[in-house]
Amino acid sequence: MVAAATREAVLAAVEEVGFVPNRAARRLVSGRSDAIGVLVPDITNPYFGAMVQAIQGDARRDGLAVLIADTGADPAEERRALQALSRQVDGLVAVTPITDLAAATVPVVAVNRQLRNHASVVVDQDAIAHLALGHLVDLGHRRIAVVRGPAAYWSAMRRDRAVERFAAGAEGCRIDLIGPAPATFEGGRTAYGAVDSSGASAVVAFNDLQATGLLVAAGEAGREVPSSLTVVGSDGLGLAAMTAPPLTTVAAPLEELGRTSRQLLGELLQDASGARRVTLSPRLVVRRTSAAPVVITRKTRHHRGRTHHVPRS
Amino acid sequence: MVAAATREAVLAAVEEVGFVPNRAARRLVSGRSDAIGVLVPDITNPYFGAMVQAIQGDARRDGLAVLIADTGADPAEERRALQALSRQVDGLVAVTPITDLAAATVPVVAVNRQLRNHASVVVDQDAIAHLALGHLVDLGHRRIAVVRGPAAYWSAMRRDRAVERFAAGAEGCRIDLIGPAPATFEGGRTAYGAVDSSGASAVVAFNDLQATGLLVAAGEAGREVPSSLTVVGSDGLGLAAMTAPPLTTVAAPLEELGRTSRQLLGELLQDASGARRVTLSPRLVVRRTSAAPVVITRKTRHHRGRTHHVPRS
DNA sequence: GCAGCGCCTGCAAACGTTTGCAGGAAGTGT
DNA sequence: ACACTTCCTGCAAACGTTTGCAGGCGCTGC
Repeated sequence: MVAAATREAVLAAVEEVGFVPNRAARRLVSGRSDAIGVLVPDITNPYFGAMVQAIQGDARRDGLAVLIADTGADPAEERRALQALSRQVDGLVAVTPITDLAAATVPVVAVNRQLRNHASVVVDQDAIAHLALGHLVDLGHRRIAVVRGPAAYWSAMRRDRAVERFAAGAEGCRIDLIGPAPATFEGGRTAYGAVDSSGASAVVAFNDLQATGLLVAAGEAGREVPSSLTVVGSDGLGLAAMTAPPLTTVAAPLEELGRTSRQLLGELLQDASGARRVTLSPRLVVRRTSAAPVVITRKTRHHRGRTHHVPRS
Repeated sequence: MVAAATREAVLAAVEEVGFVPNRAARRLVSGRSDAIGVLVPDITNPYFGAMVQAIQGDARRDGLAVLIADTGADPAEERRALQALSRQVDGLVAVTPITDLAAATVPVVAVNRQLRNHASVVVDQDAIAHLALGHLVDLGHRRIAVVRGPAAYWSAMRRDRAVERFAAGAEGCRIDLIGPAPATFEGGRTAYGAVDSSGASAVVAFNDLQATGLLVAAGEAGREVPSSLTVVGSDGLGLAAMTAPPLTTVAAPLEELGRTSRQLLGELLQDASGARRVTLSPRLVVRRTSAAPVVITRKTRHHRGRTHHVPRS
């Protein structure tokens, strides 16, 4: 609402004097903080690290500060953090799988779970299940174990449902559900026993951490991957490329997940009514832990023929 | 400066009405923000994740908000972030290995490097070198490769010096310096070639990520760990326990590193003159990637006797 | 009864913005 | 020359604290 020439002059003067607006004063009168918060259960986990990275990169570009709270997955702590953050930010992104978000007094975007009255960004669990199981079936596997994630996770619940649907439609193919097991290395490691005794030739883990645990446990048990057991993870962490052999996994679009949640939060701050839900698609990354099952009879050899078309990374 | 009874009454009233002081107003007049910033090059790296976790846990307990900036190790971005954060926080912790901290206008605590006029918390690089190399010598290794970290890192520079000193004092023991190599999985992986051709029976990596790369590269080259090559890492990340075989490493006191830097920053905010420097001690964690070297001659067999006393985790 | 002390109340200034409004100066069209 | 528009200046209120000071009330000790 000023003439262009004046604007230039003002800007030049600002530059010359080195004027920087005082954020506290601005906040006081405007009521906004120009900050957003990110709630995570464990920042040490690269999954959440990637999330924070994407969110803060975008936010800082827009002049938003990013406050972080690592709750250690402790419900009491989460509640406290939620309330504390609510007073310091304009809105927040909750990447915590089981937090009660009702305590928040600012707009919240939930990542990887859908709740009533909340914006959310999730990875398509159906697609994860189909990508992983489809890959295994294509390779010729007919006895597949699936390790379930923690029952309280929205994503685990959805994944289980997707797996069950897939199982119902896959003739001549037996799928055993194992667990639930914690979404950790140890969770995968201890789940190996059940996987082994299930007689499966391939196993789909709930995430990459679990898959790594399964890999290590299989190694310790003397079972070779992928020749004797195929392992497929999910998440697409950098870690997955560092295992031996490197892990076949269904990669979540981590970067996009972060950016989208940041963007949804932005929309929410402008217009609280538009609590959108978006679903992002995962991508199968075939590395070296997946292969056709060991050939035992002529019949199974028949199936192997189908695998020849499968691309290997 | 009020009577105890009055204080109680006031507190009760505060509770009843649900009064919460407005941070913006408080900041405006007090000039403090009750916030600290953490600068990291890559939050996806669990080393920095652990740092952030420890810092923010402590800080939030004291009512301090924690702002985070992930700079992607880009100098321009680091400069920008440093200036932006300076205006929003009372002080910051810089866990970035090569940032120019001069642009900061608030007190800064540097982690893992020492600078003039800056408080710092570092891990004793001398101890890391001695712990790792001493362990290998005790096991009987006489040809040891050490992969150097990036030349611009203070910690790498110190580590190199410590290694050289150790080498000078270790008779009958040859130590080859490899690199510098990036402090990453890929860095370790590509360094393997040089390690192999150096003829060493053991290698000390600059950090756990590098060590993991070495482990994988060795596996791909058909060289068994630890029977044919001993690998020792450094950092003590959770990742180190997830490798196959689990990694012997010199663990940094990550939690303590974070807490101490937080505390030093606190002291600095009270009294800017006391820019303390503290050095923390690492700890050798022996797992399964270290063993006595392969016996080739009677002479080397003689050395093996010394290893029997070495505790294995 | 009075000085002195401990505690409290009440008031006002200051922090650095945003926002809105009143007024004025210059330029445009008739 | 007059009304009108466009752009600008200047002033003042408001945001919710902190900080400091002046004054008052009641109690204690002499």
